[in-house]
Amino acid sequence: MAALFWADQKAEEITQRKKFRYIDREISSFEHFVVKTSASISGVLHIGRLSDTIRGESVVRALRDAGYEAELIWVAEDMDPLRKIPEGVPRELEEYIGTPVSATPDPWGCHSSYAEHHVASYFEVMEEFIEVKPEKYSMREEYRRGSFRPFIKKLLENLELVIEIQNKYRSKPLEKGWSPFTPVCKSCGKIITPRVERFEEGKVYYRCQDYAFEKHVAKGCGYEGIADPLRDEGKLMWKSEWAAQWARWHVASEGAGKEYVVPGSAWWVNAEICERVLDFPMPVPIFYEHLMIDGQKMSASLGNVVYPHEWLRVAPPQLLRFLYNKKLMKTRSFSWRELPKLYDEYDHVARVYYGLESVDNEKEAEHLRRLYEMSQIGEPQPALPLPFSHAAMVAQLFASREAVISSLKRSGHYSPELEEELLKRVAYAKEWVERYAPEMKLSLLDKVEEVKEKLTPEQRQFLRSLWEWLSQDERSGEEIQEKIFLLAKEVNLSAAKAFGAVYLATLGTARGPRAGPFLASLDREWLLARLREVTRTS
RNA sequence: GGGCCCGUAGCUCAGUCUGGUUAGAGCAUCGGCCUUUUAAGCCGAGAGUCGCGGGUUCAAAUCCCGUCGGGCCCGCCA
Repeated sequence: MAALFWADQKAEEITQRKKFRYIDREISSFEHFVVKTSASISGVLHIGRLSDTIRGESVVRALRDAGYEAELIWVAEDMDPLRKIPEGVPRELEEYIGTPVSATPDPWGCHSSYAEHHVASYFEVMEEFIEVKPEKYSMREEYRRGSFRPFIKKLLENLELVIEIQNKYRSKPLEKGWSPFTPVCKSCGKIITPRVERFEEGKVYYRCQDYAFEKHVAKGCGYEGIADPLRDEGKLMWKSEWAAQWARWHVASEGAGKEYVVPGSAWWVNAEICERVLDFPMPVPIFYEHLMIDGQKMSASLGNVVYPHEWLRVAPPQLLRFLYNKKLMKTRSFSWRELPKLYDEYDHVARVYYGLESVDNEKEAEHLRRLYEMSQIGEPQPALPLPFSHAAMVAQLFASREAVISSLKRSGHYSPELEEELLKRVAYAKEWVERYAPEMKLSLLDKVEEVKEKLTPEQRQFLRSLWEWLSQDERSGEEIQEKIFLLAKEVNLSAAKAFGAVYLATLGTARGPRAGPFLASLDREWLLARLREVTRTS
């Protein structure tokens, strides 16, 4: 049967394809498959950036599960220039705009460069979300070691073809003297400012000039120089470098945002260069949709950026994998408010995985089981019999570990072998309510008018008796709990209606936490006043 | 100009690639049960022109063509 899960389908495509796309040639068989994921090091890692890595890693796992040798590689694009000063980064760095991030100093002083600083924390976080650990590379190191030299040589030897391919996708042809190699200024060290004036006899002649980014201007120093592309004096341009990376690492597949699907995008220009100039078949693209936050793009200016450490405060990494692995080409919108829904869905899929719940459509069930498997890191997580929303309530009512456990036992959400997992979920839920769901906080109702009308005469009578009994003496939670049943019986009210009256009068809701302990935890004066007020007949 | 995704119950979606029993789930709603697990659990109900129009087929949410609506992206920076 053909694969149902997207990553398995990709694996099939990767291993079964036969021909190059742009030239009429057979693809010689790969002995092992490399999936690449990379990141520019301009700023801090947010969960959107994990998408590429998680999805690439899923494909590696799918390839391995299909019996092939596969590995994940992660490349730091640390030869790229610093383009802007991200939030939280000292402004003094502004003078380094246009300098490769690997040559920009670490403003915090703890690493050898700005790039090193971010790469270090990047790994730490990234590896919490993946099972297959990637081999790591740095473009700075690659150029230094000369790994790209053969490819640069080939590109320059076939310069006319490279230009022809690029021009196919341009309305304005490249200027004469253009080169796919862009030098680092020998004088000031910037990479964005050297403007190539001509490419002659294998050398790039440049002059260092101002370069305007969207918001910043990288100051050029005016230096005029000559760079040798075959020495470590610069880097390839984006359209050529990507192709060279594919050929250098024998990349069989790589993730890319859906903006690259568009014909003529950098992906396809590189793909054609890769095949026609570098004789290497273009990788199978893993185009994916981007994650949206509350239906909007994640961006610093909107202030909705979600960082991994924030995610990990309220949910395990498996849940983010789950979100990303559900579907490849469908926009996923995440919202803190709807986190419980994501948990519910995850729990449902877990139950299907463990055979605790069935799904009519067997194809769908199989898909869900695979999805669950792919969302895991190491040992699959057990299916937890505790809905997140319930965990959120328990988390607010009970502070101590023992109190939480005994509440879970009472409500039937407990299982001794899952104790640690359950407590972890309660802890996640507590953080979630605190930070993202203030409306979920148990809050007492201020105004009683509309609530009074909803109460039946029997319910009022019941509340009156409860008030009388409570006002006689201090009562414990369990005493109250028992008394409610007795009083309800006296006025011939069902237990459900009696409890309903209690919640309506205090919270304004139809339901609430276990009534006895809840009422006992309230301010006694407030409670007595409230009960008297709602039962007053006037 | 071009490309991608989505449109299925009040809401969020699954099912579409690989066509096949009366189209599913969760949540929400409504009803019932519970004298001690009352934001829980159990039982049940209502609720859908599968965006619209054509075509292919014994059979279409599913394939093909067209069309409308919503979202996102590319136009030569990386």
